[in-house]
Amino acid sequence: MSRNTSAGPFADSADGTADGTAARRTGRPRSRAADEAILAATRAALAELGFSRLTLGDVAARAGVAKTTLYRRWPGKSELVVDAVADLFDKLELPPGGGSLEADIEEVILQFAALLARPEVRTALMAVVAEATDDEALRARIRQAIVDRQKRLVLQGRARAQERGELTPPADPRQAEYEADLIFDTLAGAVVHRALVSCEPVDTPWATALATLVTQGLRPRP
Amino acid sequence: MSRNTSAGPFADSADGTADGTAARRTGRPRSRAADEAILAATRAALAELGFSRLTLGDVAARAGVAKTTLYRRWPGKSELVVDAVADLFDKLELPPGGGSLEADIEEVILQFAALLARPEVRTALMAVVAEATDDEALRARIRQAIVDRQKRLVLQGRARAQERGELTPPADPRQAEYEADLIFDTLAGAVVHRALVSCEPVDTPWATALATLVTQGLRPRP
Amino acid sequence: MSRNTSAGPFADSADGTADGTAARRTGRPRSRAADEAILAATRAALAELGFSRLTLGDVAARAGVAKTTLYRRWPGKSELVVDAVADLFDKLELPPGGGSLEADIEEVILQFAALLARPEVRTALMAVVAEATDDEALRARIRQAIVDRQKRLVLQGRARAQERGELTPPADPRQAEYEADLIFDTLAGAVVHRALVSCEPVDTPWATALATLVTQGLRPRP
Amino acid sequence: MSRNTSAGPFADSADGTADGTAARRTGRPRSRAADEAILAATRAALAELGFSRLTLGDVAARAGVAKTTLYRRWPGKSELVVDAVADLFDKLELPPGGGSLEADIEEVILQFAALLARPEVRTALMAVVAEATDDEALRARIRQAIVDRQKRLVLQGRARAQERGELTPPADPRQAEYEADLIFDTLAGAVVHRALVSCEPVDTPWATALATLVTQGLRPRP
DNA sequence: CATTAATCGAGACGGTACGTCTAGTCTTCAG
DNA sequence: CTGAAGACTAGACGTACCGTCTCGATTAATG
Repeated sequence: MSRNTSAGPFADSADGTADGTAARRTGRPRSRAADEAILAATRAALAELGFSRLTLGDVAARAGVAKTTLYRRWPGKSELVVDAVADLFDKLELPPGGGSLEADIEEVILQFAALLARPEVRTALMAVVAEATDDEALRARIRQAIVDRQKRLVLQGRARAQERGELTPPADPRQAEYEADLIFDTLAGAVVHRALVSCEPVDTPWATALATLVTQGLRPRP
Repeated sequence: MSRNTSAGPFADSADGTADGTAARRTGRPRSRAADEAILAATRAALAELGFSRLTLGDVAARAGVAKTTLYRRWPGKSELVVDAVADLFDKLELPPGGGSLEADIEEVILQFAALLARPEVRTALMAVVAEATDDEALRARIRQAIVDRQKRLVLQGRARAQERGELTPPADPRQAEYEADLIFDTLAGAVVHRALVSCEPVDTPWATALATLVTQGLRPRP
Repeated sequence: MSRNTSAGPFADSADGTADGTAARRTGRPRSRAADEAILAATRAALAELGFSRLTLGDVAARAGVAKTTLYRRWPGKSELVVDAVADLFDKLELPPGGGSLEADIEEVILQFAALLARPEVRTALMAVVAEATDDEALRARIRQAIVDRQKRLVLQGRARAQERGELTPPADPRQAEYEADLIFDTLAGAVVHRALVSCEPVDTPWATALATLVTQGLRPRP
Repeated sequence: MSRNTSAGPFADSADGTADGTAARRTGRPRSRAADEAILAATRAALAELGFSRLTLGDVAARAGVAKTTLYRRWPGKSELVVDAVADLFDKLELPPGGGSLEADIEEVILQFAALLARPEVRTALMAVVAEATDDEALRARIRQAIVDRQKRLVLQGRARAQERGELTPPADPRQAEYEADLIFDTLAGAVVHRALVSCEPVDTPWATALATLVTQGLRPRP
């Protein structure tokens, strides 16, 4: 077992060390085109077959690539799938206008729900989390590729709310992070549970209700 | 494809015992001992190997049972695993004494967290939910064996809180169910997300914070 | 590596222990039909592709059998090929009539040459011998399945010649075996070398010449 | 398929040296040192791993050379191996002194046996012959590099024996060649069969016996 | 001396076969 | 009919080599 344990396909091909001189070693460089073809094929196969019926041989065939090329870049199915859905999470954004905290939360919920409505995300998300329960490396990859990109929104929303004066700045920065984590787990967990466990629609009324619940919970009454 | 699609192992063997009228069919009866041995072996294998490395052949060998016996009772790995962890969810209970709504919620959170700390539950829960994303029969089995047993607590808690006068009875019964679903998805989702995605401890301070958040969110300020 | 190291497919299925009671253990018995289908498919593939282009996957497909069935019976390609060509060597026989030693030898040479003219034997024989150079188990299998069946003819021919008075019985039985080995290596080696290395035809004139050479060499002049 | 089908590594680089007319083309010339390193690495790998476990990648690594360099010079494994063992066959010589025909034959047998005792020759010889069964180009290479160098001794021995008066000059030159072929196939075949199939030692007593057999067979009694 | 063109190392590439593993079914005999 | 045992078909697994290719870097003879 001399598995590839790199952080991802782009970690290698970034080929620029810290100093930016980008001293490529020797040999034929890896094909950038192959990376994109593989990730696209993975998303297509996920949507069509679901995570557990997806095979790396099939992905390779769809991408017009040899299996070895795939294994050279990713250690296994879970890591590949994480990277394949990762960039979809880049598109999550707070609403542009100067709304309220509650409106921001509602918007984020709906955006996340829209993502979970995509079949490739739906089938991939729980599966990779399940695989990660006893695989720290995979857990780190998920955190970096998916979780942190969601969490960013919570932090931005908090900052905006403070600017607007809706929330008071926290006394202790550690307390602030603790609270942000709570909000994040609550919002993300609730949406995922509603969508994938309860299998009920995450629509505007439900999003409003959840946003209200959390917003009111945040502001302790006197 | 002549898969066994029964709801569980006892669905078959229960017939003829409860009311005594149903004449038992001919031939050798199924061994009750085998059922428990298989479920126990499944839990052990889950804890040791994790869901994805668990194989039915291995379970059969651990239980001292032939693979045939296993497939006669369960259609596949996911269904077996659901049944194996199901009865652990029976033990969830509201605290006996006459506490507050907030205390009840906190206690439920901690009980659920204790369950998620068991390795067999940790690895099984997300995995079977993931498998169920495109398998309605499995989803139904999960709901009956796991989800409903958790949800029951939310409904009991709501009833208690009304008795105590902490919450007003809902005007519309549909509204009540809608709210209960929201609370359930929020609590369960937050705990799971905290434990399995964020990988942070679900301890008493965090449980208190979440209970507070939800309790305050429930009681709209004037 | 827990490879099957049995002496052959029939060693198992003979399923009669030394006492002849044939106490078959349990479980589904191996299919006899599969054995024959696999060996026939192997011969066909050998003739068509040659030893080095033959793959076990292809043999399994031709035989209408899963790869595992094949690997359950034979440890590898070489052993399978040995068994596949072995029974062709059973058909070697001395000529029936009461000819001379020289005529017997010539006949044997031509029969062996006819065997070597078959493409499956042609491609298999050298290949398995080559593979056997550092594999004692394979060497033993070849000896039992192929070499001993050829050698038998030499011993029979020697016995006949003594009956006819063409050769004198050897004083020392060890000397007799030594001589038989020499004759065998000489005849078999010469035919193989002519056919596969020199690539010249092993026809009647050549067989006569070799038979004469050996017969004269055997009877030292006074 | 633009395979290199040249007769050998020196066939290319030799051009322009023998007669000096052929102007070497421009560009960097091939490294002579690489040739020898590759052949030596091949012999080492053969002795260590055997023909079938030898890989060109491994040979390249042992020789400190890129795979490309190897494929530029040889079309494949078999051709490389033939060349690697070829020069060992150059060392075969008739004994210097004026012995007898029988003594010459015995000496040749023992020299050939000594060669076959080397593990790299042992594993390579049968393997390349097996590969050559349906590859005319490889067969030609083997004939030129190995077979003809052995056959030369038979022709020299025949000539010597005639000079000594042990054998009469053949009436027909075609008959002479035919007889030489027979002797060659018999001697070479017997030694190879003894060493690689029967796996018995080719020692002086056996060599004497074979030499006697052939010598007596050659001189028909009155 | 600069140009030029084939060489060199390194290593990624598309393929193919490997031998193993698991899924789920089927076939035997024993109770 | 159930049970253990184990052979069966089917197909994915991850690895190993194959022979080719694309790089940047050498290295002579030629211009």
